[in-house]
Amino acid sequence: MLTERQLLILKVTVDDYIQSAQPVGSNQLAKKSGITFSSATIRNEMADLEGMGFLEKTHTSSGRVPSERGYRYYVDHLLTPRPLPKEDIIQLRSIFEDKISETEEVIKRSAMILSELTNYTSILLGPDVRRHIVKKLSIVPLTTNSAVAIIVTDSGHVENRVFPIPEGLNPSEIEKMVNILNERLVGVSLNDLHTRLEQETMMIMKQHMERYGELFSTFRQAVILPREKNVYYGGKLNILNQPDFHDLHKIRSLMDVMEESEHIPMIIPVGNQGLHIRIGSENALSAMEDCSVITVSYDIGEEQTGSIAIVGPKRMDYKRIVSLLDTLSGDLSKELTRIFRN
Amino acid sequence: MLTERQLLILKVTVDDYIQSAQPVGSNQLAKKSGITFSSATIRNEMADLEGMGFLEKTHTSSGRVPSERGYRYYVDHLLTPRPLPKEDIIQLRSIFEDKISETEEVIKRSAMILSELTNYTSILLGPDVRRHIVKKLSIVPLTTNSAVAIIVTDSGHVENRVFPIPEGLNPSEIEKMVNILNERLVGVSLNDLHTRLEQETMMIMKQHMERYGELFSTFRQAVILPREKNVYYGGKLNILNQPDFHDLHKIRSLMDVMEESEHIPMIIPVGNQGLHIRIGSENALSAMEDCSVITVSYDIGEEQTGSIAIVGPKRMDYKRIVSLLDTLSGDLSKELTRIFRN
DNA sequence: TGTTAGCACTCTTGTATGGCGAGTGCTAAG
DNA sequence: CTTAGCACTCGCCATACAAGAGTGCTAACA
Repeated sequence: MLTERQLLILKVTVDDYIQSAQPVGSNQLAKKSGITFSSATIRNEMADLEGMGFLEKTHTSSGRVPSERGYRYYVDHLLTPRPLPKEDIIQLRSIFEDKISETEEVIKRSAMILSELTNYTSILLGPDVRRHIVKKLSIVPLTTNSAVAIIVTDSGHVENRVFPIPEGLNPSEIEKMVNILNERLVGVSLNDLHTRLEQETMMIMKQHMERYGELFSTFRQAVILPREKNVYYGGKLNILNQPDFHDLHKIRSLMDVMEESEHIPMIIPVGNQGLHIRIGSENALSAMEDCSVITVSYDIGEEQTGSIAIVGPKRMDYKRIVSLLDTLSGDLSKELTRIFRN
Repeated sequence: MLTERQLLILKVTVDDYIQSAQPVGSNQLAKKSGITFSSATIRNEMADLEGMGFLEKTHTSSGRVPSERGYRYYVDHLLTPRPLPKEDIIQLRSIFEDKISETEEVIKRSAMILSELTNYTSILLGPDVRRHIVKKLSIVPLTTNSAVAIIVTDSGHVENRVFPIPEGLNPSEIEKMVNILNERLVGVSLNDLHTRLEQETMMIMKQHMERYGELFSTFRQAVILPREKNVYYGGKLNILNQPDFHDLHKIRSLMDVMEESEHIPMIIPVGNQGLHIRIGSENALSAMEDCSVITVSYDIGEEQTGSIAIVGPKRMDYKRIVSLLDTLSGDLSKELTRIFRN
């Protein structure tokens, strides 16, 4: 459908625009290496490409800018991922250099390095905490009527929350309760914990141990939801560096959307394996219609997965980001699986 | 030094500018209620006020704008704190309405509500975690060579970190160690924990229990620093709402500075009791030379303190913010002391 | 028939110009 | 001491104009 020459022109146009953020004109393009024909020819071809919807003009006599369709075609057919430059690899590897033994810490660092490397915003999703398995439960009394509930999972994740305890439960009773809790709930996933606690409470109540039932019940209230959302950001402010974003209003709504954890599933569709690129209005959120988002998944062991996302302007350096994410996804999978298995 | 009329004019000028963000002219001012003299008189007085450095002009024939000195005089002498409107009080009280029993949670909420109420950015400092007292230590083994260290403090704060454990320590040995740790370290402040651990390690080593010494030592490594910085933000993006900030560059460096936890002590001088207002270049950080910062301290019990700060433009609604912070500081002190004492 | 040089045309950008309005400072009268 | 009046100063805005970059079209060329 597109001739060789049109492909070349489209590719060079997109590349140039990604690099310069300026509409690219025919004369400018003609000077590029690899172009053996004149600016007039380019003008003709560009007119065709515009007719087909791959390019756009900002006004009648301006240079051309890729349309969303143009970007889409570019990433689908013209993207030739080149190997990462050495510096980038070194930087990426630096994430793992001081053998951190905590999943969360590694992910945090990845978010940071990634945003530094790209100058875009990175969003990383850790593995789904709700699937982690309870390793140990404990209750530490603080005063006569409050205690802190602690849940340690197999991944080393610790959930904790302060909760009120029924009047007059003495320490030895609490200890007994903790033993019962551990006996019955170790091995259960955080996801199932709530319903299992409910069942256990019923059981306890049936055995006429009302005081304990109350403890169970408040304990249950306390552990309903994991507190932290398991989302890590890097370079939240990098949007401000992009010349593409100058409208304070748009910037604000974009930043708003990204911080709001409810929106995260709209930005990073969960369960999406592999690498995905969403350009402009392909994004679910209208606040992101001027952005492109590249996401990739990574694995922890056989079961768990996480996601990495880069949010930048449509005029994003797709080639570079794709290579970076490919590499990081692999490295992260390897490292986190190692930590997970130990 | 200043006549009654000059005081009045200064006050009304600042009030008007705070409200409108527009330079205020003599005619405009003459129309205000409370002004019984003509615009010409106002012009004369304003010229004097400008001469004394309380007002400034943006250009030769513009209205006047308060200078930093003008703001300073305004907050020092002309601020008549009025009682908070009912809606504000209701909103503030909503922070405490569902009896949260965790200090951190209350502070987080305060930061949020405060930023919503003011449309500025709020920064809250929690009590110094390092002064909290160890209530319980535990070590939960995850695999054969890693475990998670957990420290619960008297405030219900939980620190946790995964750390490697020496080869071949079996669970019963670890349990024994945890008992020793608890025997010797409960009651110590987090601040002293590190040095105390060092001493204990020496002790253990002297008794030729090398394997345990190694455990102690890695445990010590793990607990050197409290992980979280105990700083909570509300409305980080509210800066973008202020008409005073339009320069993306300045916005960026301001946001950068606020996020960087090293800079926090420069924004909120620690140990400052009571309410303080820092206007423009009175701030230690040059990135904040266009901002005013109002800080106030609050108490938790007799010993511990925290701080609240509001960062906004110099053209800040000082009257309102001062009242809000006064009230919140009191409420927060009461509530957190209650939680602390239980 | 595909390619290219040439040219008229369009549109943005930057600069100069003038009128309008808001505000000031000064003067002179009350 | 206060104030009305007035000339003056700027910023703001619209208009105008030239320069520059880029396009589309046409006609010539290989």
